[in-house]
Amino acid sequence: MIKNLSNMKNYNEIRERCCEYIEALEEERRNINVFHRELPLCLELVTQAIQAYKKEISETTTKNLYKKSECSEETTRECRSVLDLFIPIKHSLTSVDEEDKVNDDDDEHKSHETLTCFDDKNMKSEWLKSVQLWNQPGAVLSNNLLKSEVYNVSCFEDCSQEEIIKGNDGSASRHQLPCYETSNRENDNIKSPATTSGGGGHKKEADKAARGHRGKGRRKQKRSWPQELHQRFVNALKQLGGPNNATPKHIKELMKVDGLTSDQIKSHLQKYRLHTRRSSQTNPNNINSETPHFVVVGEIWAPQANHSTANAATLGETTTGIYGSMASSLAFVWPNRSNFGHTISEERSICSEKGIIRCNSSAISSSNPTKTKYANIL
DNA sequence: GAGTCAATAT
DNA sequence: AATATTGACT
Repeated sequence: MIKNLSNMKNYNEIRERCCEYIEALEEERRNINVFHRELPLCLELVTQAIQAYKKEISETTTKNLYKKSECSEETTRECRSVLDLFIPIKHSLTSVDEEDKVNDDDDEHKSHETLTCFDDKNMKSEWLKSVQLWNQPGAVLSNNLLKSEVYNVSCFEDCSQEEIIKGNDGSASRHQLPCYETSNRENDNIKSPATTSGGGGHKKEADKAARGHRGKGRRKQKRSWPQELHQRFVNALKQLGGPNNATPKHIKELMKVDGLTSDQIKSHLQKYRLHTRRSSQTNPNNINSETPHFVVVGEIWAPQANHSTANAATLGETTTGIYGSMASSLAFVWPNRSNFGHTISEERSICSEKGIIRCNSSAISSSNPTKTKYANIL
């Protein structure tokens, strides 16, 4: 009699707990449902768990009727071994937290550890929340896929796990974007924003293929241009006839710096020119100067008045940033590229107006046909 | 392949 | 905002 009563109490407890679990799981399912495309497997698992609990309740009821408590307890234990994955479920947890739990569980499985430290993992969930969901993994049910689902969602194929964890500080999005941009490696169906812009046709694609993809892999780390390096760059510019005549290739040859690529020089030169123009706009005197006479100093061009102080300018006295150092002094020294577009007579008149003295620099006869033409004209 | 400009990332 | 990288184009 007493035993029966205790069994009855046991059944009720089991039913109550099952009901609680079902309630929590259903709430979880609602949360995951928002990401049903990205997390089909998670959704499936939660659904299965709910069904298992419902089955458990019905079985418990049946067994209660037949007074087979031992079997029921066994079933419950068996059931819980699976459902413990979802329990305890904090009501505050989001579906993303749930992902983390599954993910972490998977990672820790090798060391035979179970899920015990949700609080610690909540930290990680913060950055995952900001992750966009671009991929739609196939809905094939397998443990491996479930594992990959969590990673696919975050689109971190190219990032090591270490980097993902680093994302705790909120820098995850930084890793993510390059990954997205170069995702054509494995996800050709996902176009990067850069490649989709510009309305490229087949020709563009072919050209791109011919040129080869530079964008493969992660974005290069930024190279800094310390004063010394920039000084070399400026010196090379001087020798080559200024920023508008120098070419990245020639600059590279003159700089003789290991590891410095033409692309990097190209970029630096671009910014240098940009600053040159900007400073010349800021100081119209530079460009509209009435008597900007040029002389050949060494094998370079220099303004008659300024050539003696050119070195001082390189030390960085003028505009901000590393580009400012030489820009102001060179802004009007070198024939601007826009001059190249003039007709021959115009160019001649420009030269005469500006008092340009013939330059014998061999550097000015660059491989660029336009510049060669200009040099010939002179 | 090199050079240039613009867009984008850092 | 400044600077570096990459893409698109010539």
